[in-house]
Amino acid sequence: MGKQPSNVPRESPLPRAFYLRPTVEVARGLLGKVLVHDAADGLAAGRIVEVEAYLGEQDPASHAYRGPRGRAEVMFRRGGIASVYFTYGMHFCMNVVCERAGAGGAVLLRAIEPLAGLDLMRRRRGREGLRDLGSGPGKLAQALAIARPENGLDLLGSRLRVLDGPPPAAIDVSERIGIKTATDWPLRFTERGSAFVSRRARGAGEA
DNA sequence: TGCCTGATTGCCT
DNA sequence: GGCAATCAGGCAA
Repeated sequence: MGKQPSNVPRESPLPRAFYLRPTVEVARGLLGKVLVHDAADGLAAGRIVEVEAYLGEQDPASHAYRGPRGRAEVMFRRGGIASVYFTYGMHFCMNVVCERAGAGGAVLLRAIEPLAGLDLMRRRRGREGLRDLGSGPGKLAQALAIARPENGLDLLGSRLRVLDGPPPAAIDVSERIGIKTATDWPLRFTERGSAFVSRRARGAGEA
């Protein structure tokens, strides 16, 4: 395990009950929280500034739409674990599984503000700029070394955890990015004014 | 079995 | 703004 940087609070992770709520509530609640991964090559952490909610079997944009099969199986487990999938042949993305077992709700982590382990993240990313470390779902997964082995990991564990943190002063709501169905569902949440979000809302909805 | 597309990123013009 | 990289899953044949 990596050494503990002094600026990561040694708090206990958010309780299970935080995740056993409606997915949209968990999504909004995750903004400002701190994701920590204590990996073999060191510890890194970032403050969550952008998320998207995916609503399970009734959401055509969700991998869970076709039921608990294949890569979506983990999304149907009890909330409070990570669901990691591989896409575009080269990127990993991380979901936070929500609600009770069988619900299939999940929150895609889309951007973090780097907090700890900055040099480690730079090495993993091959990029220097702070903004390039976590401003996108594939980027943050790479910066935090989240990949296949982390699929299904408990977020209340020692390797991977989510700590409390100051919520944003204001939250913007917009349409989800990179999908082709249910594109008008307002399920993307970003910290207003953050320089670390992946991109601006497409024209619409600063609400 | 084979083809196509994707909850993306980075490099190119 | 366009497009390639690269592979797992979905669906047609």
